[in-house]
Amino acid sequence: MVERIVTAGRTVLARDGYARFVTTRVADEAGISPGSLYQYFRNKDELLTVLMERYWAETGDRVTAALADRLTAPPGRLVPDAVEALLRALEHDSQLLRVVTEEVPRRYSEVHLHALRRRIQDLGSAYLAGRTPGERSGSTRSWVLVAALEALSVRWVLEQPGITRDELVRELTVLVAHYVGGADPRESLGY
Amino acid sequence: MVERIVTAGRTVLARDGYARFVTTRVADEAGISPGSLYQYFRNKDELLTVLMERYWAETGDRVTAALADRLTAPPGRLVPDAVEALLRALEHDSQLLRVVTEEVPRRYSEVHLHALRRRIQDLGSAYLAGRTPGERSGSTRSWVLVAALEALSVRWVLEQPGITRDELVRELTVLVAHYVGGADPRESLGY
Amino acid sequence: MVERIVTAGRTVLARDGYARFVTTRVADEAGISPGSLYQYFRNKDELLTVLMERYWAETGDRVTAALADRLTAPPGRLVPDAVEALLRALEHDSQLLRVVTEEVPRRYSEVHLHALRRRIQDLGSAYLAGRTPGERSGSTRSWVLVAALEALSVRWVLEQPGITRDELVRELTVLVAHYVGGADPRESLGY
Amino acid sequence: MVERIVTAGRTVLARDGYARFVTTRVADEAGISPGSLYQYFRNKDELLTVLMERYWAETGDRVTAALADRLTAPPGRLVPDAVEALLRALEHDSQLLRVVTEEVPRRYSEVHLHALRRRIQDLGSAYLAGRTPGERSGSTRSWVLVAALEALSVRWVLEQPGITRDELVRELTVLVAHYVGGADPRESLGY
DNA sequence: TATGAATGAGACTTCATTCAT
DNA sequence: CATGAATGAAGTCTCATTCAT
Repeated sequence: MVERIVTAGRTVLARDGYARFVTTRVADEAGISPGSLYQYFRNKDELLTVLMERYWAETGDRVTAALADRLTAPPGRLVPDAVEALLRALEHDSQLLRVVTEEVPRRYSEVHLHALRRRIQDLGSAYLAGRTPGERSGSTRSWVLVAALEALSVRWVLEQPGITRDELVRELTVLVAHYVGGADPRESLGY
Repeated sequence: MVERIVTAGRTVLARDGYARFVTTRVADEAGISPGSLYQYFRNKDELLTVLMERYWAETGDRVTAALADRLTAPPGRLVPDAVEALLRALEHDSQLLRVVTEEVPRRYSEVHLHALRRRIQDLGSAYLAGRTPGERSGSTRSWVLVAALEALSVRWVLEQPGITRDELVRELTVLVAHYVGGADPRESLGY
Repeated sequence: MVERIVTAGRTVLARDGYARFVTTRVADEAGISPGSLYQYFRNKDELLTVLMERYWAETGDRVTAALADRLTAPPGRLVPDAVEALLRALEHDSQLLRVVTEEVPRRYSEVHLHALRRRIQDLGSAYLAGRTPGERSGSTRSWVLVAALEALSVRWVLEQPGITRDELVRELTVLVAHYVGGADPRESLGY
Repeated sequence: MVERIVTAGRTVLARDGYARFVTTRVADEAGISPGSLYQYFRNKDELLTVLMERYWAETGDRVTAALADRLTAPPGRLVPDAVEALLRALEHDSQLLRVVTEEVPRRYSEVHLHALRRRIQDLGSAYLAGRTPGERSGSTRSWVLVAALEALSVRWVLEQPGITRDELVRELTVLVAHYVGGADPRESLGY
């Protein structure tokens, strides 16, 4: 039941936007009465909190899952594969992504975004570890990399500028590779 | 008087957030009656529109102004100087930056953001022009660069992760320099 | 509940006039909260629309019903009976009649008035049909007759000039009879 | 100055309707400031009162004046001439007539309408006096006649049903003549 | 006198939340 | 548990009126 309500909430949020994310509408969408909603959630805030929790958990899982599929790929493909995975996860419900990132107050995403970033950062750390002895602080580098990948991926999904998916993947790979090591980017591209 | 109201609006927005950006509160803050507000703005939407217009114009001007101060610096300092300027502009009112980027519906910023990005992009193009014959599409590269600089700067200002300002500037310079040309990053750093 | 609200609205309208026909007052009168009103009507306009619909439907029905009671009367009584019926219908709530005809914007009555006039006109046509071959255009004559009967009846109800009901009925009958045919008015009076 | 304001008020009333007959709009139209308005009228109510006073005085004068032009006409033309005069007076500003009769609360017109009716009634009485020994109460008859003429004229002007002006005049003349005396209507038509 | 900015009461409407059934 | 009608605080906006200049 909680499930049903959260799903309805997600539908409303994605379809109608945060300003019309209204309890009655969610109840309607869930096929229940507004009163019932309050038997599963203390208030609207709690519903939104749970909803966002799910959204980010799912999104994180999608990234992870997509990556798992490629674990056997040659190590040089790590970056492009990660980007691909990230894009795919974000694209899964881009309407919702837009509302979540642009309208829902950030505090509902904060914790989850941190967690997601850490997950991705861990992948990155592993990648970096075996690579450059790096004079620059590792944590700063990861922060920069993860933030850049995240921001660019989200922007690309939401704005669909005149850039193909492959182009984007290639560019981000170059960005990462050059930034990290100055090594030949072609290597990172898995050629 | 328009000034007074816009200022009050800005205060409320920065201090109380978008959800409490309410006409009566703005009027209170401006020390006027709710009715007076409507002698200067057709409705709340217009007030917000003007407010955002000002905010982004100011922010853009700050970037430009900060850069103008450094025009005489050696060309290799362009990137770090631009980043510095951007950071300074964003930092000027980080409370407001947070609300503007995270809570106010995106449509109020859209036009202005595009304009600001173009300004920055133009700087970038000039930089790139004299530098790499670049095999990769220039427009894609600019998009990536500007999006990355913007996103990372905003995030740094809002989250204040454990990274010093200098460190950030240095990292972003490296990011840009390596991405653009693979040239020696030290050059871009102005050493 | 719609019933309760419409009734309250009618009371307010009749008692306080159109200028004070205000949502909170109607809600008060109905013994509900202002919010409840909006669970049954999209907005104030819809409430008024429904209210007027009811008012004119009722008024029309009253005319019809009153006439039906007299169907067995001699044909010569048609006109006085119709006038009687009309008066009785209008008198039923003369306070409301006043507000409806004098204050409520005409557009809320327009459609219903047309319908009511047609009903009355049909009676008239039947009456005229079996009577005079009439050289004058029938439609003009009906327009004149119906408009005159309506206007005079309404005025009499609202102003209560020093004229008795019987007097009025007699005069209107004469007016109609003479206008229509020039025949002996006594006939129409059912003597 | 009072003149100027009243004229502006009339313009606004006719053009925008009673609901938008608003002090600031009237002041605008008069080319003065809202404050000034209150130097000539205690409040909005007084302005409207004066405005209506003027409107009805003028309308009455128009009827009278139009009739005066025809005093030399043969006596049998009295009724059609009176109707013509009435129509002309009402038509002079039918926009305003509509608002005055349909939207402005009746109490602003009441006194003036009574006076106007009396004027017309006086004409009628004179007409009737020299004509029928009338078994029916003269005052009742006048009331009926005047009310009918007024109502039909107003309705015709406002609704412009498919009836020509000449037709209307003819019909009303017939109505009056037959009602009053049963005399040959052609006589009243002035043939 | 004229101004017109300022006022603030009050109208319409929405929506998170409750509670009797 | 479920319901859904009822609530009422709160938000946006209008407009008759005032008052310092």
